Amino acid sequence: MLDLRRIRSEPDAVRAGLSRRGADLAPLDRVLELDGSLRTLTTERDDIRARVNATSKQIGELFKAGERDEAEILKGESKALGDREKELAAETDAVDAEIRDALLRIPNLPSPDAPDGLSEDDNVVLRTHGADPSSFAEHQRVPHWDIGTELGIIDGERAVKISGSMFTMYRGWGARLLRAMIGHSLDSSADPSLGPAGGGAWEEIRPPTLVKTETMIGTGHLPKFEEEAYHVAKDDLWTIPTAEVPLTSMAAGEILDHDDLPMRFTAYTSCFRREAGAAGRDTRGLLRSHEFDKVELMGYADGEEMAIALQEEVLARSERLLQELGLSYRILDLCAGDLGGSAARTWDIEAYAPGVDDWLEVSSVSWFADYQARRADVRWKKAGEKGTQICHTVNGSAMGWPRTVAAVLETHRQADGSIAIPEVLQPRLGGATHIPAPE
RNA sequence: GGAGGGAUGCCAGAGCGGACGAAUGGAACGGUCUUGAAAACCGUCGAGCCCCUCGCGGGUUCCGUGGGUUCGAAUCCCACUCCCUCCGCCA
Repeated sequence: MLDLRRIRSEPDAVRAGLSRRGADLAPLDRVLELDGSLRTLTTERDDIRARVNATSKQIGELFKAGERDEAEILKGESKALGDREKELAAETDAVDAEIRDALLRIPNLPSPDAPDGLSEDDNVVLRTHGADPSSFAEHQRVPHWDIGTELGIIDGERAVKISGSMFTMYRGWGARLLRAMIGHSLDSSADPSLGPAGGGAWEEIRPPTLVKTETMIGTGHLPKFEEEAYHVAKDDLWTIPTAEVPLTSMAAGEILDHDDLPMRFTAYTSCFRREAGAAGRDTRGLLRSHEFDKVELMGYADGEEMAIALQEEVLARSERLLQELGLSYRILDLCAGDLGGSAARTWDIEAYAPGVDDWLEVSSVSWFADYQARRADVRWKKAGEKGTQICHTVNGSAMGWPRTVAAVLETHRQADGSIAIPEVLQPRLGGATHIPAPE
């Protein structure tokens, strides 16, 4: 949510920012239109309220002094004022609700640093790392779903039998490989020495995966993406589409101590997506499923400078992971028009998967400025100082794992059909160096 | 699932129709004292919104949430949520 005062004081700048991402400007105009009348109404109501309060106090004193008649007269006056106040309150509440509703539908302002452009074609490749896509050998050009079947480590058919299309099942080495990657990622996040200089340790969290409606609203996943989430009707709970949801809401409604910032959290969870708009797309293999594993990094900061440092820290950690896994990847700077509604700046990481010959989005690292924190009401305060400020939030995947598994299987497939296990994962797999070739 | 009890400021905890934005204690912060520290003492010490003659003003809202009663609600009534205790069930 944008700051109403900013919209009021610099409407043109806000309009220009929203235009950069091609956003609908109608809600903004509506807010500007209603804001003036809201303030008039509020002032008038507060004024009447003040008179009621003063009169009531007087009535109390008169009763004590035994001047009942005087008191009765004032009672009548106060009652009339009270009725007027009720009318004004109803009006004010209605206008206020409408402003809030419009405000929730205005996306975040893109960072001035986000590249211009309105579609994904305008995203900028910041850098590419690792082997060139054209340099992969013939034995690496096998899609991971074929590898998975060949080695018996991915069992799509059984997953479909149990849960339907777009569900995945890992078996044996596949399940162990996945678990090793998750474990490695969580453990390395806890180690400051594995991040960039000036960074810190990320506290591991294991949050609930079912959350309340208001928790989903906090991050901006509701009401806009209602179709994307699974809803448990009986208890009115939602399955989380990403750990960003519970992590960002951890401090909802709280005032954080400035000394504790930045706060860094990491969590591994299942993520659930109905993929309502993508039915029938990427249904093979691991590219898109209703339930998948992801490790997330999420941080709270006191403002832009600290937040961007965190964002860079997340990116650096994600890159390091991909390097350790021996994958080729590239970093995209999303253009203003391709940013998610809550984000001010986003860097996507795409890993190259030679078997499907495509760049797979495995991570998305975003800075939200104070947009989410204002929605979820997360503030900070310096001890001993007056006033509070809205936090900034940052989050990024330290990998969406299914696509990373796909890229690892395809990249590390050997001529004999075995899969070379990246060195960092070997200790977690009993020291094994390969997933054995099919017999 | 059944039966009780509870929700107040950073924390603990009083208040149970008018003088309450809220006693008291602790924490924190500033100061006095001290070579320094502790102790003691003094002071400060929640947040949101609005207004203006922009002053270290004024008004207003907030005592779990939402309604209601009343001239007036932290205090009374209703609903909801959450927490605790006991019983039941249970990985």
